[in-house]
Amino acid sequence: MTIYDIARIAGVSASTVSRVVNNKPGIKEETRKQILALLEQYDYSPNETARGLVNKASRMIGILIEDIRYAHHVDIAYYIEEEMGKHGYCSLILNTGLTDDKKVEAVKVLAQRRVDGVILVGSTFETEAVKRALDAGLSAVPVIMTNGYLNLPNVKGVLVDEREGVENCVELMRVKGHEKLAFVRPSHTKSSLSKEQGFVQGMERRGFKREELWIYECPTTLEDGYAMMERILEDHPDVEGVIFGEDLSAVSAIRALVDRNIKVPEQVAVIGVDNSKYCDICYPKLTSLNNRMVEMSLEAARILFDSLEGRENPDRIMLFSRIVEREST
Amino acid sequence: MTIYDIARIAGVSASTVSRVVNNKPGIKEETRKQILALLEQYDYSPNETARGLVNKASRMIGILIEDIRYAHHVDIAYYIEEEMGKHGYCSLILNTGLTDDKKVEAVKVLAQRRVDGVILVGSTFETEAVKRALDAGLSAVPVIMTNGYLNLPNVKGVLVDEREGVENCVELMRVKGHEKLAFVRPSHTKSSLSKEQGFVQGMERRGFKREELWIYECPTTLEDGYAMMERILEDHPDVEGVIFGEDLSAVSAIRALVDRNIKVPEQVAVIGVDNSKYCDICYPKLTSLNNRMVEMSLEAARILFDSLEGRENPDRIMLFSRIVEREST
DNA sequence: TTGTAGGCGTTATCAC
DNA sequence: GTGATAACGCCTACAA
Repeated sequence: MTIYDIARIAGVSASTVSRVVNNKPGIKEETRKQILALLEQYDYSPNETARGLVNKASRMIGILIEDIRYAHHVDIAYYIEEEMGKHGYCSLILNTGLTDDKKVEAVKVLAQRRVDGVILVGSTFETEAVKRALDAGLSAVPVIMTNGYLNLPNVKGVLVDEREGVENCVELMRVKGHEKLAFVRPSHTKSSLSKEQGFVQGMERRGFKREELWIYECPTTLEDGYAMMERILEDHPDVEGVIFGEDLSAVSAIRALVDRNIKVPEQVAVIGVDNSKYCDICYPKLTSLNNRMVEMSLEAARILFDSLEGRENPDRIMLFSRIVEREST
Repeated sequence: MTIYDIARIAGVSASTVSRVVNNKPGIKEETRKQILALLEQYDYSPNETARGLVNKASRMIGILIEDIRYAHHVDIAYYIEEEMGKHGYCSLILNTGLTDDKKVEAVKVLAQRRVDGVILVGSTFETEAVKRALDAGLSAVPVIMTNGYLNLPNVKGVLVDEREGVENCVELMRVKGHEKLAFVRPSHTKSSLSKEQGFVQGMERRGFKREELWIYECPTTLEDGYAMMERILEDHPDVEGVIFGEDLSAVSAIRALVDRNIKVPEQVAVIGVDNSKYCDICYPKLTSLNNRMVEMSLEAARILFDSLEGRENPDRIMLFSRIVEREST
């Protein structure tokens, strides 16, 4: 059922039908009524593909995510999808995995689909390869990155000061009487490095030397988190607190401690980052740095929509993290 | 950059360029080389929108989900997106919420976007309103429903025998020495009712009368799960086991028990359904009915792709659930 | 107030 | 091997 079909049935031209469909003025009320009725009767549904072609706008945005199964990622995708949906935009969500190859591939897919805008979730997209791909294929549409930034004219970033946040975690540990701390970095992304920097600066301020800090790296899985905690206990039986760069390995580390009858937080305190749902599920509940994922998503969606509508916004927006204290500190 | 632009530069016609782009035969090797080079040089990216218009295929599928933030839903979306992505399909993921209005609205959006196929995640879409909307707007494309079914010619279902699964949970409780059981239903969906039926039949087989069974209903949140457990303890201080229709409220219920110094599983055993990530995070770890979400997703994607390619498949496929025992039983 | 014609970027069908 | 030409479904000047 196309506007031509409806036009033929109504005995008018296709443009008249088009005008009615799009609520354009300058149509006799009687004609409008009649066509509206036919539209209804035949369940007419405008072909967005055809519209996209002529309007040069797909009314779709692309959301690139490393792996949507991570609790904080899915929240971001959810809020962005919902927010953009309100404005009539559909979201093409692509899981890119962590290699540059697949990220570049995903950018190309979005380019072919002619999305009107893009949101890159997380500083994992802050790489040269992604930058080049964006420059080549998506330089004409607004791109918003959460928790990171790329120096390209059409890219804006919504950032969180995780460095300062982790530094505050170190301070919280001190206040609670935990001196000897370890830090576990989840990966090598920009965000991860900021967190590590926060740890280093916090510890240096407390008189520790950079070289003697206990810093580890551990993939974001329950198994690895558990093993990580075992390893730390082995390396440093006198450890009094551990700060993890994300929640999942942290909750698993708590379990490792509980299994060894080490009291949390009395003997060893634990802090995570992301303030995800996991924090309330583990036992004891995990204190975590709220890096404002929800607000960041909503901001990203807002800025993207602003750009789509031609409104201006600063290149970077900074949000500030806050510690949510629970039972593990 | 369109094929016309490339054609002009190369001094050939647009059809020749089109043939090269689509790897069609019957092009002189030399011409092909030359055009390939230009395509590369100018970063040509075919406009999928235009292709969709002429091919009458968007190469997009729609995934309808009540709320992707639920751990088991996001897994499903992830696997379907990945699987269909391998075949060149993009996924339009829409969160519909639980009202019929918004579900119907989402179906219309997918219809307008002319998706080539649809996956409905969960029996929450097994309603008359959704059925009518599909019939009106998406009767020409394959629709696969996970964990449910709609009697429409273009709809296929991938189902899990949750009724039997929950009945087995009752049996497991018996084996472990837990007699007095309560059941908590998460909602009024078809799936929920099947689970309840499993509970009822399992208990009847053990000699309990239907009227005296302890059956409750509770929304899927941590807060409600905690309160639910408190309520059950109040109503039935002698309860020995609780089966929850999903994991999230179950893990929270475990915490309620731990907080009251009630030993899990010795005094009260707990079983959930979904076998989600939460099971391994709470303490003690939650025994849960694996309702095969991952396999179901992959099956759904496979069947959808088969339909898209014109291959036949049975209207319904049944998978069988299995209990994954952890520490709460 | 309505209709005609052209074009959006592709692909497919003929012809040459 | 290659090139016109006509769709695909819609929108929008411009004309009437």
